[in-house]
Amino acid sequence: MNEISPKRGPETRQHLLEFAAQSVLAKGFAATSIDELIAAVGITKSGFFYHFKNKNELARALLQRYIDDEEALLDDLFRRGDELHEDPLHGFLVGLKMFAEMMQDLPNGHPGCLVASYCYQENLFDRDVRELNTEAVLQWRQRFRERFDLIAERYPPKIPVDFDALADMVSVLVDGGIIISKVLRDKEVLPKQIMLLRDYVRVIFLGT
Amino acid sequence: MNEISPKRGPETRQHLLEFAAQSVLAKGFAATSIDELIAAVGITKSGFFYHFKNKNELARALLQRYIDDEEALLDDLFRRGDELHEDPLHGFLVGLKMFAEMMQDLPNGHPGCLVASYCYQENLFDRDVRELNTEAVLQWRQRFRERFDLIAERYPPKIPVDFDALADMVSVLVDGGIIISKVLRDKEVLPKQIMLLRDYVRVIFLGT
DNA sequence: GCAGTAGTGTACCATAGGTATAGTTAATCG
DNA sequence: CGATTAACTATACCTATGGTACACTACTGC
Repeated sequence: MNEISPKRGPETRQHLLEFAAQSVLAKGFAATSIDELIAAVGITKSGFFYHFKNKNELARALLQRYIDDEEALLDDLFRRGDELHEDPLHGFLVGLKMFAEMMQDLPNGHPGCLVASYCYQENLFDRDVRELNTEAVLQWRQRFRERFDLIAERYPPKIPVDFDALADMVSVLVDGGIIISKVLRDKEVLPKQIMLLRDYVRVIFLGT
Repeated sequence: MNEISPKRGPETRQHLLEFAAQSVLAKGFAATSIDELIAAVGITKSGFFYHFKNKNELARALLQRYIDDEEALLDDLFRRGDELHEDPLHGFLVGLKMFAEMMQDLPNGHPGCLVASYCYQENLFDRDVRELNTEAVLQWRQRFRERFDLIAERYPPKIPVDFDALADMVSVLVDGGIIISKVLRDKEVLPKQIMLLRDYVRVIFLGT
């Protein structure tokens, strides 16, 4: 009657993380109970504490997984954009378009951003989790900042722009777009915002 | 030893709401305990349930208060902008600038948006609270949509733009900007995003 | 002196997070 | 083959918290 096997460890952990992520995005971290997680995955409370020494460790693992996934996604996206264009501007514009299409093709819209979720519950977490969150946003800033610097070498901006602010605008539009999409239950909002950003970037570097 | 007086009712309620808003924005609604609220305000649990028949009623009152405050703020802001300019475009640009300045002058940055907070904990709330949230966002859309229609009568856009999406962009940038500001603990992010939006609006209707 | 407002006091219950400890099963490695 | 390790189960227990219910009270204005 017991189906455990040493091989299934990482698999169980993954299930826990998946289910926890869903629950956290739906009702927040505090309201996500260990009991419901273990019920969903089919293990006992002891099993849970075998995988995570406490709830904060779960929070940490959740966030780390989310950040890694998003980073891989963006890497892939803009690498593919650049493969289609020598030019850093047009490669970026293609990447943004693919990003918008990807967001549009999500069947139920974007499930939510853990960084944003944690941000509105920051007092629940240890310092290290909060710092992880901060670093994630700074990485996005750096990624896009570098891209805009590269673009500006070839295309001097037609409008004076603070590139750090413009780089942050990507994170801002994604996080804000997810929220407005969710609240309106309209999955088109997020991709439309990304396309607006794309138009803005184009007009900054190419003019009207 | 008892200092209660019938006059202090609304005052106590306001204190509860204020403290609850702070706490909800810091750790989420579920983790905001009634016990801490009554401890902060100095009443008993029964006293709390005299003011709010349950926790969901508190959520509702909090959100309603937040929405009303924000609406009044925007009304005032753009009315003042329009007083300085006959022109709907330049009045709006002035309003946006004042908005950015106002956000910059907040000593500790924006405390957070309840709509966004609730959005990431929606399963905790009744249908009516969620609908209140949706309506709030739709009101912002309508407000700015109307403004852009008005502007477009005099200034045909130099770039093709979906005005509903552009109207949503205000909410998106504010909510996203608050999040990135909070996560980076940099209160400049939000005002800078508003100024970026301002530049965008200008370039759309006036060109580079 | 009575109604209404703004509470207090007490009792109660289910659930949650967390700790501790001992035992079990199945694969793996030497 | 035997020992070790990974991945759990079982049981028990503790404290805090959210939330509900209901009876009672003190002050205030009319």
